[in-house]
Amino acid sequence: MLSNASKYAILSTLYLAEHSNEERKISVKEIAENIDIPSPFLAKLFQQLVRGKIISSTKGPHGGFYLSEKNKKKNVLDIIDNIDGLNKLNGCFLGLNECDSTNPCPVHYIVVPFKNNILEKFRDITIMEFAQEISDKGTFLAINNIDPSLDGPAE
Amino acid sequence: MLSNASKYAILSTLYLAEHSNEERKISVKEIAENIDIPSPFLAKLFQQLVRGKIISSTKGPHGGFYLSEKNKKKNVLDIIDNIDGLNKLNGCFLGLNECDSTNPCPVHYIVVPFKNNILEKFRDITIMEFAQEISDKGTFLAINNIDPSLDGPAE
DNA sequence: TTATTAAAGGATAAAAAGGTCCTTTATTAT
DNA sequence: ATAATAAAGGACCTTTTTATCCTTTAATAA
Repeated sequence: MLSNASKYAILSTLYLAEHSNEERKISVKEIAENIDIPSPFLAKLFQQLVRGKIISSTKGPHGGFYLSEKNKKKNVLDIIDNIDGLNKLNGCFLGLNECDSTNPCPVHYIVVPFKNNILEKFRDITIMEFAQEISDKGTFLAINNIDPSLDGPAE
Repeated sequence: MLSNASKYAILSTLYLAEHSNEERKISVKEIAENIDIPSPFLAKLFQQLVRGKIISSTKGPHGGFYLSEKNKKKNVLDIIDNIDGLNKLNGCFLGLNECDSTNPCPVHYIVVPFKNNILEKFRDITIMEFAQEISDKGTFLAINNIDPSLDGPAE
């Protein structure tokens, strides 16, 4: 549903929202180590997010990435759009060509409300508000790199 | 969330459920044409599903694939498990390492109920019951191969 | 003005997913 | 028996995703 690239981009941008500002810029290296993702890959993603005006950067000593006030008002869907495009999130869960309320796939009425919920969340809440939620809850933003065969079921 | 492989496998197995039985076996070619997926790829998937005892096959003239009575009692989750493994369906939507009710990601409480719903549906309904639903509704089982950039939003 | 720092950019590589082709094996009808 | 049919199996190819490396550019501080 989301590519690794998008997930990395979302988590890293949320990290920026929590830890950076115009005065305190953060290097790719610091973020990559904290989120536990490959830093050259993140560098590429950040290049793209800068071009897309989702995040900001400056070069040189004390340079790095940060969110401008404008950036902070972007939302998570902007990140997904910038990295994956929005179409990965749309489309029938079972891949059906014609799947709508007229010709619904067997999971249509389970999937559509979920999609609407998550799209609403990603579209209506700014990155800064998202980050605020995370910091309120003390959520630990580290990616899951361990062997997926060890995962337990969702609770 | 589901690979193309899994989607192909699900739709093709549902096609079998609807159109085959021990007397009337169906070739890869017929199914691939009807669902509109690449037939050599489907042949591989079906090989694997046969090995996994999800579907049945016989070689030679009037041979092909079909569902035995035992096969018909399998459920969709068996197909997904056989092709993708179950872990693609589990795991945090944002890729977080520790994401549970103690340390929920920002979309945890949107994603978990959805996952439970869809897992329940995939686990508790047999392939035959699934197929019955489809045939009752007259759902058209054809894959979406058109350019996804042309897709409209989910309704 | 030079050394240092950190992102930008381009080229490339590795891995996974998706897809194809060809030969072998089993079945069945003639 | 033999020819025809259709799956099984193995090898291979292509595209996409993920990831790395190296050089260049911009900013800053000494």
